Amino acid sequence: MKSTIPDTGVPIAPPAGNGGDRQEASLHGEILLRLRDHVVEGNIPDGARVPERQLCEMLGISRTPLREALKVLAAEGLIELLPNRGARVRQLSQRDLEELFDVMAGLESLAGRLACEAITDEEITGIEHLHYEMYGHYLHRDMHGYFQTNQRIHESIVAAARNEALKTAYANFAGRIRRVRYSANFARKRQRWAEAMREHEAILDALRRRAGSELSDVLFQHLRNKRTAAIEHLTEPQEDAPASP
Amino acid sequence: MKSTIPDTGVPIAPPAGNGGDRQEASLHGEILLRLRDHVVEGNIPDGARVPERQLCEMLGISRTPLREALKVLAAEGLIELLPNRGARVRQLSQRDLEELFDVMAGLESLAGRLACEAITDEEITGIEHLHYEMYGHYLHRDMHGYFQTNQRIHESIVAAARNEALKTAYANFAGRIRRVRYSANFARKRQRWAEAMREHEAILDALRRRAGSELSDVLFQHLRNKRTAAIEHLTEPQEDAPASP
DNA sequence: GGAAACTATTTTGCATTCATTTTTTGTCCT
DNA sequence: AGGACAAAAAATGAATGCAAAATAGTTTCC
Repeated sequence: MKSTIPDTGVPIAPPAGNGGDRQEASLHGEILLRLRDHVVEGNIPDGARVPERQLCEMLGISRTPLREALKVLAAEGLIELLPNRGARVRQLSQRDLEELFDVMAGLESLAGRLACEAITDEEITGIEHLHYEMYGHYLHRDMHGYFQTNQRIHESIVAAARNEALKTAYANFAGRIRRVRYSANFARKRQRWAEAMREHEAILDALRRRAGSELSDVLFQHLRNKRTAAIEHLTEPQEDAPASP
Repeated sequence: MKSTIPDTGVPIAPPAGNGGDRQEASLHGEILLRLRDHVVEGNIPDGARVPERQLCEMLGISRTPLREALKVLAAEGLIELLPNRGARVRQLSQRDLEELFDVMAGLESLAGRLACEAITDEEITGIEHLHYEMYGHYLHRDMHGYFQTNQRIHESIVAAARNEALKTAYANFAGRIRRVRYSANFARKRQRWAEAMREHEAILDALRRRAGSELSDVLFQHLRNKRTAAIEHLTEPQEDAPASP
């Protein structure tokens, strides 16, 4: 084969008519956002080589702004840049994933601790509502809804921490393990689900009491358990995964 | 004034004969390391504009690799890139500092928790030795030695966490507040010193018992107190600062 | 027939060049 | 003299060009 990217036909986030709320004046910024999404959403196979020329054609730009974006993505850990050998989508080993999950756990743990210092009753009520919504998804076995609401809960906690630097770092790490996180939740182990729901109850409880240190512990454990589930799911994905085409 | 960088004569980290153990094949990588150090070490005034041309001359390269490095530094939060207006050293507001200190606190807190899972007796002994060394500096009022040993202790804890992703993130945030951290320690409030020493004793104690959750709390509080001291020092730096030349 | 070696093509890294935008300088008018 | 407008100078953003390295392809030799 000559090209190493199997052309999926995906145009790398079409101009989008600026449907999203984001706007970027400079070209390299625009490219950065598009490429990041493209990588995070898994449109490029793991470890696949990505010739600059091809990306340039796909994006309709020259190599200069593209290369700048690639450098940034490499710094973010999404891709890796081998000297004189181009960019590859970063392949995450099991160890890498464990580490990243742990850092996420630490960040959320921190978020919880900080949130307890500043969160309003209204915000807690909002999270409670999300919790009940998620419980509904749980009862209906709605994986997708459950996953999304779960994300929103965790994001709400991070938002309540009132710390932009934390939010940015959190978003960064979340992006790096996004694919795995999602697929991990598909491990429809009934037991883990029930466990996760109980943990979420404990999270809410600690949050209501503004028990920062305790919430920190509970959140860390929750994420640790999620990590274990995710890793298990990855090492033996065949047991209940749909037959791969 | 025509040039916005007051020429300090600092050649932006001379080739160094590769004195350090690091080596970077590519030019942009080399530039990135040099520029990062140059910024982190405070050789460029806060908020000063940094004309690309001037940096190119200083570094003896063309603009292309320089701009790539600048993009990465901007992503790291060390500088900010204003569209069509060049790069500026990122000015940190008090709020920014508070946030960054809190994230550092969270990361170290996480490091402590993880360290308890994997640290060896030998590593603990090593940290104990550093602790005694630091105590010596404390008794001799040796600020510089105290600061350095203190850094090494915290770095040892992070290293004991056995998590490269955490280590990288920690280094990143540490770089962003390096200047302030250092100057903050110069707040030679005798009382805070004594307090910090006591906190370090508690850290060691929890570490010896591998009490992860407890160590997490103690470390967070320790860093929180350091944050308070640093912010105080910045808002009223005149009280015991040496007369500025 | 297979492996090593040599050549050709592609790809990366960096410098240079071109087009805009911004900033500065100079001049004119009130 | 001071401010406003205009032109010049400089700086940024992106494209192109060129040398070096890597990959692919072909040939040669055992």
